[in-house]
Amino acid sequence: MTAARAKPYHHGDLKAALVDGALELIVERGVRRFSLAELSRRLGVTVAAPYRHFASRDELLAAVAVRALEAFGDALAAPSSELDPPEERLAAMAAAYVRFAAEQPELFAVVFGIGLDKKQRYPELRGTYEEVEGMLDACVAELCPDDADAAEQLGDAIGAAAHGYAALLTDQPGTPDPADVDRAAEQAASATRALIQGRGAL
Amino acid sequence: MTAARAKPYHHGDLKAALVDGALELIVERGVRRFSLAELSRRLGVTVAAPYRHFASRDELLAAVAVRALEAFGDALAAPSSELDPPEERLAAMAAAYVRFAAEQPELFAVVFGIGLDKKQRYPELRGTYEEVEGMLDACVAELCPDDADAAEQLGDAIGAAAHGYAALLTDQPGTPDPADVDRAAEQAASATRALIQGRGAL
DNA sequence: GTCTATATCCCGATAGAC
DNA sequence: GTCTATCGGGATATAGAC
Repeated sequence: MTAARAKPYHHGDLKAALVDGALELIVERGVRRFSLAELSRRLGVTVAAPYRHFASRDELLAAVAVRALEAFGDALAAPSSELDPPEERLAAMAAAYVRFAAEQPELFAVVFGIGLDKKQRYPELRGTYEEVEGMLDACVAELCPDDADAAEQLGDAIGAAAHGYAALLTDQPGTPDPADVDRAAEQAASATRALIQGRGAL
Repeated sequence: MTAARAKPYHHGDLKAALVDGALELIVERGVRRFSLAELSRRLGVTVAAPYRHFASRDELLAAVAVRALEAFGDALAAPSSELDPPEERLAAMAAAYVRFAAEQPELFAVVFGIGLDKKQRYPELRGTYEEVEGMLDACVAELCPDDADAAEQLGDAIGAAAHGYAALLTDQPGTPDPADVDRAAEQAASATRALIQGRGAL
C-alpha cells in the first residue's frame, strides 16, 4: 500500500508476492485455470522470473497449499468450544470441514484436488497437513483414552466421512447451493455421532 | 480384433476409436496428462479430427467417464452375494469402492477428480451415475424398509465414508501401497458397519 | 543473485480447403 | 469427415543484463 518505493518488488519480495498473488488468482479463477504466465503478467514480471524462486508451477502451488491448509486448520478450530464434550467438538469439526470445502472450494482444491504430493515431496506441506490431522486426533484421544488403536480407527473413520461429504459436494463445478451445504454439514456432524455411537464395530 | 477391414476407422468409427484410445491413454498417463493431440497422433489422425465427434476435450472425457462409471458399477456389484445380509453386502460394497479407486486410480479420477459436471451438463453421465447410486440405495432400503428418510441418510453416510477413504487414498500421486489399500478397504467396511450400528444418531 | 528477453515445444480450438 | 494452416496460450530452459 505504501507508495514510498516506485518498485515495491524486484529485489527480494517477489517470492512472497508470488504466493500472495497466486492465492488471489486461484480464488478468482480456480486452480485448474491458474497459470504462472497470468500471475507474472499481473505482477509486472517476466514469465521466467518465478523460476528464480520456485522450480516449477507445482512448487508454487505447494506453497499456496500450505497457506490453504493453515486457513483450513483455523476453520476447523474455530467452532469447537472447550466446554463441549469431545463428541460434540468432533461433530462441529466435521461440519466445519464440509463448510470450509464449500465456502473456499478453490483453496480446498489446492490441497485435495490437484494431486499435490502432501506426504513425500513437499515437507512443509506435510508438516502442516499433520498439524491439521493432529487436531482431529487430539479430540478423538479424549474419547478413547485407553486404546490408541481404537482411537486411530475412529479418527480415520470420522476424517474419511467428513472428507467424503466435502469431496462429493465440491466435486461439481461452481459454487454449491447454500441449502446443500447446510444439509451436508449437518449430515457430516450426524455421521460423526453415528460413528462414535457405533464404534464398537470398528 | 477382426482384421477384416484394412482401415477399421477413418470413416465412421473414429468416435468409438477416440473413446477406446482415450481410455487406454488415460490409464497409461493419467487424466491430467492426457491430451487430444497425443491421442490423435496415436490414431493416425489430425488434431482437428476429434472435433467432428466431440465439441471439446471435456466432452470426450465425459464419454470416457461413462465407461469408467460402468466399470465402477461392475466392481461394486461383483463382491456382494445375494445370500449375504444387507449389512455385509453394504460393507463389501464400501470395500470394493475403495479397491476400485486404488486399483484404477485414473478411471476413478476421470469420474471424481477433474470436476466433470455429472449432474447437469452430460445427461448420459448423469444417468450412469444415478444407476451406481441406485445400487447402494437398493441395499440400504432393505435395512430401513419403513423409513425412506432414514434410508437416505444412511445411504449418504455410507457413500460419503467410502468415498472419503477412496479419495484420501487416491489423493496422493502414484499407485498406493497394496498394504494401505487393504487397510483402507477394511476400514471402509468397518465404518459401514459402525454407521449401520449407530444409525440412531443420523 | 535477480530479473529480462527470447526461444522451444505442447496444447486446445477454429476456419476453410479437399 | 478429414486435413492444412493457424491462432492464442502456457510451461519451461537458457543467455545475458544489472
